[in-house]
Amino acid sequence: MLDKTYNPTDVENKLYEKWEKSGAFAAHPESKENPYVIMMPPPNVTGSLHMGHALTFTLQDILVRYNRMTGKDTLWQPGTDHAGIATQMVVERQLGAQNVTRHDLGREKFVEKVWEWKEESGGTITNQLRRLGTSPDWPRERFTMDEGLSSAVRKVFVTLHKQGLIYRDKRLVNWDPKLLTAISDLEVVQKEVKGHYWHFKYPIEGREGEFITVATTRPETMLGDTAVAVHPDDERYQDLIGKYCILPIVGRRIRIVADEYADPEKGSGAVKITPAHDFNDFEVGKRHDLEKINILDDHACINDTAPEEYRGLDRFKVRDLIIARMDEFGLLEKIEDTVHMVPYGDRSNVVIEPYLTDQWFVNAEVLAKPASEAVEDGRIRFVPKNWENTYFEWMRNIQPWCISRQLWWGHRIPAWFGPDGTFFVEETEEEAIAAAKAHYGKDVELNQETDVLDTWFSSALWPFSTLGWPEQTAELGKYYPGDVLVTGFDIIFFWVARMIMMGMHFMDGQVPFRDVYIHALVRDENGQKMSKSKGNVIDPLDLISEYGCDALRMTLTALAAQGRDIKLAASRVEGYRNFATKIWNAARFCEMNECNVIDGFDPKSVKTTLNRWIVGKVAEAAKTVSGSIENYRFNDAAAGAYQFVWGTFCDWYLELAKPVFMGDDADAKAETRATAAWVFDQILLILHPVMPFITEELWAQTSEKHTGLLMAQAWPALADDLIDTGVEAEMDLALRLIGNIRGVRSEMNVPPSAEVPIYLVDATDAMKAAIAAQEAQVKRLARVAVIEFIGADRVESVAKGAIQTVVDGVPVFVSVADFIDIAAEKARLEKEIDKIGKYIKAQEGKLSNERFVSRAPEEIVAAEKAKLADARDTLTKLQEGFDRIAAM
RNA sequence: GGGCGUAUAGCUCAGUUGGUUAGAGCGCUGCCUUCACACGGCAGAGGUCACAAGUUCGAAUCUUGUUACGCCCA
Repeated sequence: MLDKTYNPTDVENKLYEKWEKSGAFAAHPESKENPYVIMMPPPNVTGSLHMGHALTFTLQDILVRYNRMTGKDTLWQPGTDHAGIATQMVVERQLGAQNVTRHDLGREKFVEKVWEWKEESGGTITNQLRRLGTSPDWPRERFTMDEGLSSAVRKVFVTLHKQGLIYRDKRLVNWDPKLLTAISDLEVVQKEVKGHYWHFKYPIEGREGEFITVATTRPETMLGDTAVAVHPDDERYQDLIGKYCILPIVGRRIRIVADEYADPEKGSGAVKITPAHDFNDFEVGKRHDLEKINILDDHACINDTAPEEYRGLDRFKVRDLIIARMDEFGLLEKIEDTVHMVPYGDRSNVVIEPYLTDQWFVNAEVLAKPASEAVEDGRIRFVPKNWENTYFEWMRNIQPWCISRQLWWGHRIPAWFGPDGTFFVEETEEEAIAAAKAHYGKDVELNQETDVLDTWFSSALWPFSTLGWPEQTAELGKYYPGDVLVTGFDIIFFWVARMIMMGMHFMDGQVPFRDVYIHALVRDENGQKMSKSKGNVIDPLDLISEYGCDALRMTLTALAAQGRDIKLAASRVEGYRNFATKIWNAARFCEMNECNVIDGFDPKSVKTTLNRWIVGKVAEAAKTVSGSIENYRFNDAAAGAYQFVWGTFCDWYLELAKPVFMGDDADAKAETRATAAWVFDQILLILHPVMPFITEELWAQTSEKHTGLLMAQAWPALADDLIDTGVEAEMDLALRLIGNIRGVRSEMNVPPSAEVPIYLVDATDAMKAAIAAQEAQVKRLARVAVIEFIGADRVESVAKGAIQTVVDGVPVFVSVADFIDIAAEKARLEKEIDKIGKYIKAQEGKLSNERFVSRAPEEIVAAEKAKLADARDTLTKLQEGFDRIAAM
């Protein structure tokens, strides 16, 4: 006997272990089945499971479990990425607690420490994924720093370099002065900050007492100014173009240039130019061949190019000193308040400096072209489609990708420098030595580049590096390209675009996946993004502990409608926990009524209307769910399954089956038991992708005939011929009749204990047959004593003490003599008459419109006419009932 | 400034090519401790589908504009 409620915590761990041990998650490269492949977006190795993970991995698991059940050879490739900056920070923080810096240890020892940390703590997220019930092929788990993946990285780097698509250049990059590394544009967050415009007067050379005024939000950069720019058409400055001014404090003679970058509308119309510390100024500098003076060191302190008094001081300290000194010189014209954008590092949260350094770049423009085309011509499909625009937008304006990072944790760039700075890019040191020897004609000392690669460089290779590339493995042949990439929109630039670029470049133009399903962001119930600082983070593991994993999964699935963010409230999870209990109790009911699974049960062969009906409904439900999953309409899949299980199977089928179980028609009883057991099995199958634990547990507990795991069973293949429209009509009629009687009883406050007789007037033969077939069920569910079919001649005799309702045009008298409340009944009928009257009016209007009749399709017109006739019929009957009551 | 998106019941949201008397869950009201389930059952209230104009026989659905809000990029 099953327990009274489902207890998720008891079963989840046990079942997960069983699944994992069984090997049911594994892909089978040797099999002949068609593959279904999802590359799991590798979570950050330092990460722990948050709601976004819970959503994305639930959806992926649904796709994977569903496709596995349909018989495909399914590979869900798991793994983590090494998260260069984040991981290095974690380990540095640990060392910091013991007052040790990474420099104390040295590079080699430090990297060893990171590996130690990874071995101990790196499994957190993958263990949490197990709690979510995910079913990836764990033995294939990969890490971006694995030897295999690292050799793929080296190969890609060297190849791209030899193709001229990776190059070394001195350019402005976003420099993080806290983490002491370059970061990519995407890792910079622009924040709106209240600041000031300081207006400085620069004296004009050779014109005593004349000045040109420039405004700046970053006064300290004036130490690196090498020009002042004005707009070429700006009449105020025509005579100054080509002249020089003297940079105060520094004393440098700098040119006044004409450049369209200067905006005459802004400030004074003149702008100071600091090519080494501003991206726009850098471009201006290139146009006018200006000197680039770098005034900062790695820590964003002022370096030795500046006057002595500022050297070694922090940039913001120097800002204050410069302002004070300018004021002292009488060169500070005014200070304006302003709001402007300031770049911050998304990891370090310090102000990022544009900084002139030697870095490695990928020429992304070349790689972006085929990657764009693949989406344009439909080889890759974004779902929902509108995300294509986001993708194109970025691809069209793509910038060189700075891939070098001044970190110790990551893939060290395979470039070796000779004594004169010439470098040799090779996959191994031996090859580099050989290349150097060929170049210099002798052995020289080589030093490997100290920089490592951006983490995204290695994750861009994920769709093929995990399959063994550059080796031509069986896996690579079978599982590339994958079927779908499932991820959030925030990662389209970081990762999706780069995987497409790298995949196509290294896999003979073959795309890495066919679909990109972009899901929503999970927000809190007020629509706020969850963040630690706001304190509105909901931990998925807490929800799992409280409500069970299946409840959480079902909630996320039901809310995962395309194109809309998910606002998550715990009350929703509670609701789906209740759903799990409902399923559990339905199983219990089946068990108590000896609904045993029958070998070789054929749903097509069932005889009773009730059983034929539910069999058809199962076929419909299975189709709804599979169709929805295949179209990434997860909310429809969840709603369809929920509606069927609760609204159809529990609310109707099981209730209607009760009189059969308690009756004495042995054949009907046996058939209904067998059918109920079969339907319940189908429910377990249909729900399994979304709610794997409870379904697997019930599979184990409900029948000894259930051998093997539910997760390894085949998805229901139910033909449409199980749907019998005649039976459906018959059942619908019975359900409508029950509904109407219940409505009457409820409005008249007839107590449930009172069983009442009902009379149907002039019912058609078909109707009589249908209701006779469902007699016991109608009696039970509507608490009816007897059902009698009468002719119109007997209406007067039954009408007294009865309430009338109309079902399909047939008057139904419900004898509620003792409970009748004439006023209430009049009100009830009036309301119904009013409602249907309004409808009739609207229909008449529609049908008397000649243009509707002549232009609308014939079948629509016919349908509308039929609806009007039905409504008129019902109105007449209700009116008769009302008149009768009024006469009492 | 450019782009994308959203406005439907008290709340959170469905509503796929225009043809419904606009749905669900939660919440709310009334009744019911009926032999699976009170994490339950039955019944019910609640919406001029943001606003305005247009296309159409017909608009929550298509077009344009207005308003409000959100996100991304500059």
